[in-house]
Amino acid sequence: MLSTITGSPAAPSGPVLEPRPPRSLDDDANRRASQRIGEALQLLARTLNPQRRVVRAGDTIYQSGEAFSHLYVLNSGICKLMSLSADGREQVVGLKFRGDWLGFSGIAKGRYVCDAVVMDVGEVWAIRYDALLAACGRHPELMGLVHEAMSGEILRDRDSMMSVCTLPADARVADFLRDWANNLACRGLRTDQISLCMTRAEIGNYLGMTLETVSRALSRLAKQALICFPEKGRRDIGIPDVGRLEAYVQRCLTPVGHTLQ
Amino acid sequence: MLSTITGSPAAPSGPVLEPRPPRSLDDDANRRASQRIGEALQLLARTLNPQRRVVRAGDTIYQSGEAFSHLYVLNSGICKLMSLSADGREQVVGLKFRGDWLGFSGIAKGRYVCDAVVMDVGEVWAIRYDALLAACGRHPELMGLVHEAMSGEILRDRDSMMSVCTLPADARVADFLRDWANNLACRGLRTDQISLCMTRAEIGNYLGMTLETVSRALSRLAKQALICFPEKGRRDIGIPDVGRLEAYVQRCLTPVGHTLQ
DNA sequence: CGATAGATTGAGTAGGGTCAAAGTTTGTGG
DNA sequence: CCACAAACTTTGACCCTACTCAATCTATCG
Repeated sequence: MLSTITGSPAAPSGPVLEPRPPRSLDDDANRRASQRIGEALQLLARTLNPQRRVVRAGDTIYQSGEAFSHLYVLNSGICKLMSLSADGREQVVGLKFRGDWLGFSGIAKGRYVCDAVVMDVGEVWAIRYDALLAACGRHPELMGLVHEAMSGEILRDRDSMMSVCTLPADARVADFLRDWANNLACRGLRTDQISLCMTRAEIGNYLGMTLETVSRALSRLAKQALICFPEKGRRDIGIPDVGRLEAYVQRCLTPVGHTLQ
Repeated sequence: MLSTITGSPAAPSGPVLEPRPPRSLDDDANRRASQRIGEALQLLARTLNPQRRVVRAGDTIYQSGEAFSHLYVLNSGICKLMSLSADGREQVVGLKFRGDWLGFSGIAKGRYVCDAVVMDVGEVWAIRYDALLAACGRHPELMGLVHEAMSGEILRDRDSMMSVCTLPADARVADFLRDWANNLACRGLRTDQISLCMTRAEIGNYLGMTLETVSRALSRLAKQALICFPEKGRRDIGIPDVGRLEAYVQRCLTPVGHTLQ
């Protein structure tokens, strides 16, 4: 029973056998996305026999400056990419989830140019880059996968850029939460209660604002009931309705009409 | 006479035959970079026989939403990437110069996700993506080239992100000019006088600030003699010393100590 | 030589940064 | 298991940077 039933007028009055909450198109898309990620991981496992390693919060997968040799794929867990420029600036420039690749930015320079730091326990697969190149020659679908992953990373970076450049602080935080929830949803995980495993300082650094502003933004979003905090602790965040968060972000744009010229 | 002469103490007193201004390590690096770009283009021309097209300011190379089929490489000219989100926000998300690839972000989605608009006359090479994949199988060095280009794009996007997130407006504009000059230098072009071929509005949009702020920042930089305007018109910008611009950007960081925590 | 797109500059304002003081968690060692 | 310390979070007050609105000036192109 996958197709949506377009409201038969004479619905049964008792809520007991109420059909499950509308399985939306999004749910379908998410399920497909999740499946694709699983298949991609299987393809990697099959063709490359990657070296698996269990990692826990705080572990470093690679560090800026090290000679580039491997790409990594997250089989599970969450990871942040920290870029530190020559002059000492430090910034979280990316967040990675199951199925995401790590280390692409090292290819061009022959060295890793950021630190990949684990934020939540998981398993990471190491893939020798030279072996990958060789395998790509034999398996065109593998090359497609790699290109798609790199292309996707470029896409996501641009979305971040857009968010940072065009959204006010509150909306940026809302968009961040929406994006995180979205990432979970695409991997078949529930999104009504997410645990960020990042400090306010890290979030702020990622979004280009101070930790105080993040804290205030979260408080304001909570006041509007767009998010809510569980009784104990404020690290976990409840998102009653991702759609409303999305709508909020939209609303922040309409007044300003942020087109060029 | 390419190697640098390490100051013989008894230098001739007359300035007439003064050895040319010190050819720095940077110059060397730039020459190598320029050569690499040339060689990459030759490799492409040799292995892929790309379709060449002369383009002029305002031309569109591809548009958001079109089915993805080709990648493009700029043989000359300058090009901007305009991303427009579903909700109508529009942003310049990238600038491309000779040797740069266009269209990577379309691979993941099967459609182009931004507009590529020419800003300065040049020649663009169109490369069918399927032909490229096939050729990559036959020519490993070609695959290396493509990966390097994608990796480089990821790198540059992150640098932009960093600049937007950690620099105040004036420094961001300075950094933008530095980057532009650097792009020219890497291609063997002179950098003391650059012509931006972008309006203040476009620059501001790219840097995440208003056109007024760009204008004011340029005026302030000019007041400090970090840049200068030629007598007629303010579209061209003179950069007497890129190093001083770079130093200025640095100075903006020291007071704040922008590390995490 | 007007018309129009673009650039500059000023005045006023507000969003977000800085600094500071509590309040909460979390973790560690007795 | 409790107590204390360290790390993290929240909230307030103040201020500054960059945005908005507006007027003026400059280039460019019919």
